[in-house]
Amino acid sequence: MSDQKRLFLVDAYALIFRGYYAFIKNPRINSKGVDTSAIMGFMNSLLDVIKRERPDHLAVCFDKGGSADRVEMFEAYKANRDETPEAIKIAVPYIQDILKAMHIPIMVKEGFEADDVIGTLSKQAEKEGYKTFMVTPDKDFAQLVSENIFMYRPVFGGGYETWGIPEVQKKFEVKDPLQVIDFLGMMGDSSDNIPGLPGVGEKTAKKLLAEYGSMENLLANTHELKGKMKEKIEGAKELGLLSKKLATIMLDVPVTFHAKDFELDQPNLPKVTEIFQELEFRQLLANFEKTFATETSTETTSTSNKTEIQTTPKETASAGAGQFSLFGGDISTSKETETISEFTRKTVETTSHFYQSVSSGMATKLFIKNLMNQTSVCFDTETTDINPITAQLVGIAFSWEVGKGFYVPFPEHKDEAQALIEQLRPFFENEHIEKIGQNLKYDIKVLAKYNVEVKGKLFDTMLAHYLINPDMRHNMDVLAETYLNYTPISIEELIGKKGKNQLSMREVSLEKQTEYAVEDADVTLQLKEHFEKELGDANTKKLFDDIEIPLLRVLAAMELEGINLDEKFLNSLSAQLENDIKSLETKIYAEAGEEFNIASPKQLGDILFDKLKLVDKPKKTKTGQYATGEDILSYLAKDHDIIQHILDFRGLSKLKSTYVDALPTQVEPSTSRVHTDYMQTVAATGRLSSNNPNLQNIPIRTERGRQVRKAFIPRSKDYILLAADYSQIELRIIAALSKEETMINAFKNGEDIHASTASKVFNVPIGEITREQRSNAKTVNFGIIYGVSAFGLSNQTDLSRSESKELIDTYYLTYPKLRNFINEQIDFARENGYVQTVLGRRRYLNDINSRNAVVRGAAERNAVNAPIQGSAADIIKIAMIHIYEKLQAGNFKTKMLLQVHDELVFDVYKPELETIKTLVKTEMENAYALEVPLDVELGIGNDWLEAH
DNA sequence: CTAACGACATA
DNA sequence: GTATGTCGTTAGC
Repeated sequence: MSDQKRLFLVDAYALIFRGYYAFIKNPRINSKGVDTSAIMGFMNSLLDVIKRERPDHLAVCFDKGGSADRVEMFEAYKANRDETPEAIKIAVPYIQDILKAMHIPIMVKEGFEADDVIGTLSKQAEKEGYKTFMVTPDKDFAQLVSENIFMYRPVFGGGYETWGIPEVQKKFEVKDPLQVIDFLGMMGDSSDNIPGLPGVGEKTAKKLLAEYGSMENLLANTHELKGKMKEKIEGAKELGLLSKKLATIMLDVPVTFHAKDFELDQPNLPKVTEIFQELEFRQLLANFEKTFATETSTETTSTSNKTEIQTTPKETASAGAGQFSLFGGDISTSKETETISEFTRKTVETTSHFYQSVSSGMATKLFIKNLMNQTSVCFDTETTDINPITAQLVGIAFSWEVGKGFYVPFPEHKDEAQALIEQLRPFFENEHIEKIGQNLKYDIKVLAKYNVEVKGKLFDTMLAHYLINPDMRHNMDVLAETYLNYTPISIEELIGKKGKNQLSMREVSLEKQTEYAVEDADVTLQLKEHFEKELGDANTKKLFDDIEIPLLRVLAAMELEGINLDEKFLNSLSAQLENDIKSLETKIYAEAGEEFNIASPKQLGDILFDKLKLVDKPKKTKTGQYATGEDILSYLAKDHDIIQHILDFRGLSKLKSTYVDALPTQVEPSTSRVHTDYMQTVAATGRLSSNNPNLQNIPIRTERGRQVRKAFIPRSKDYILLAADYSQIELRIIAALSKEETMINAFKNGEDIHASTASKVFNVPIGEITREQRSNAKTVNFGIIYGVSAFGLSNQTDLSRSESKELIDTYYLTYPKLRNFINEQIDFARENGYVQTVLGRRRYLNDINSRNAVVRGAAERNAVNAPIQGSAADIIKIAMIHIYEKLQAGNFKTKMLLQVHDELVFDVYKPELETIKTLVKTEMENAYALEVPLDVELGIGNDWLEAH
């Protein structure tokens, strides 16, 4: 490596955005509800760079006020960028504070972009003999690369690549990095809204550049081009020059490179610590300390330094005969043994614990005796499989005191395992011992397969956290890290990455099983203590005890029950679909004049819009492809036969692959039924979700799709399916919550609500409403639930924007209290930071006070929708619990099988039919008393379609 | 092999 | 305009 001094210039926004989107699927929300994804992402990158490269000099560059010059040149410049997400806006001041505390210079110049600042500084530094590395993923910077200026690009999945002259030459197929400007000018850049030359994409730009060398030369020689391209480019010479200017990074920003100021210094650690603690960046802080400690100090305790840490007695032991006293007596565990920095996350290695396996017959007896004396115990099953129906028990861990626990391994032999579980049965079936667990539904299902029922009070930490913070994830590792500052042993550490060589839990040594399993039980127990209090603070203890916990057993039962599927019928349906798809395929190929993959939106877009040119100015997706969504294509359907064929093709393919062909593969061989998995903790509004397979989105709208429902059948000839639907439950809820008498009365009188709305809004007698009027009224009614806008409404109907606005205005005149209700919800959210359902289920809305109108608007729609959707979810959950209890108490053969948000499906034993119909209707309609009656429609049939 | 994306199924 | 889950294709590891 050269001894030349090295300067790193960081493109702040590029890394902030990148960090933000890296967490987009799973945003980092801290306990105060702040989305810290962007800050976290940026700091990770920055530390990473420092750790890897140990720069001598470093600065971070920000944009300020956008580029005045570029906007002057081209008013659309960067105009159609999406609004900056709230998490990024709040990130910037935090990041700047951290940088200040780290003594890292922040470079900003009003009216200039970071690109320009970085460009100017790198050129200055180059003159002073520095090697400069521009830390950014943005390709535009390639134009600045020289012998002493490099791009330092984060690459996906970790790591960095350095682009010098050779890399740029290869990537862009240019001789000189400066030609990157011409390249970008020609092909344009949709994210920066650089228009580029029409009809020129990446491929053509490279070709033209190879031939002409520059934009100017190309434009001077357009006579050599031919065909359409010639016309297009000749007509866009000015646009070409403008595009090149827009793509050029400025090198004359009034900033100066002072080497001394840019030297990388030791940070102000207390200050950084303070900010990180506020943000709850525990791991990052540890990482930070390590990054800056290793070069100056050897005193810092490192987690890898095990000899130092293991001053703690490690007491994973095995209980043979002679150690019985351990079970009853007190084990003194020293609390003062944590030698590590308070900011490093604790692990099983660094925390005093007493985890013991219980194998011998005598030990087991004594252990159980002690177990039965407890009033509250956390347990966790370890199995061979994530599918509880096929899973075999490998062991069960128990813990009732923090830091302590026992592990009972299970023999592989079926009868022996059953014999062991029989010994434990009195514990599980004891009504007076509280059972604590993380995702108890799983454990309950596993134990049910051994014929063991889990009775008594339950506390599920996953459910608890779902109520405390529904927008976060709820897996145990995350919870332990967030609330206990503790990193549990990862399952991957134990059994390896999934795929090829993954072990089964049974292949893991008993010591490791014990450590892992008991740790889980121990951690879960500690989480419970944490969450119990928080449930009280959020006023959701009742929701937890009366709804979610009882529902857990109901769902477990429904999932274990499964539903019968007519596979033969689906197979014949599949053959028919295959036929129809084939013939559509033939037609489409003929109409397109070539064969291509119709299922590829990319290829399809090229055929439709490049080859057939069905539209003058096709819409593009955010990734630059032609948009070929249903909404776009259906506009074109009446003009071109191929479009309808494509839509039909797509519809049938989806049907076949997702339902007709997939469902039979999901039939569980041991039961010959399909068992969906209801997720109780994913939907932020309180709804359930269903997967493997998803039985909540079985088609119903189209004739063809509806056929799939014929495949869901009763368990036998003695049974019949009953479908019970809440009619218009969400509208009834909004009517009741808003106390809008006009709407309440319409429901009380049993009117068709959409017709009734149409009659009032359009001022026509109810008998004279046109189909269209009713349909528009229906759209507005639904729109209200989602938080209407005139824009959205006109997209959904044939109405123009102004007609839509008028309709919405009249609607609010008809139902004035609805508007009040909406405003009240938004006001409540602004004041309290959350909205809630009839049962007090909360949804936190961090963006409700955002200065950004788009972001705030989204939060406002959530503020309206969440209480409605969530209250409906609350109500059907109550009904499910009541119905389940009655079915149990009455010893009915009838089983509840499915829940589809406002519908319940039952497998009814025919002799019980009349009783069940009354029971179900009564329980559903009276689950929760509103000022509006709830109405349930019943349908019966020999398949799910017929039952509707 | 995995992840992102576009498309599309439901309430 | 709300809330989800799954499929095939494609790009990148």
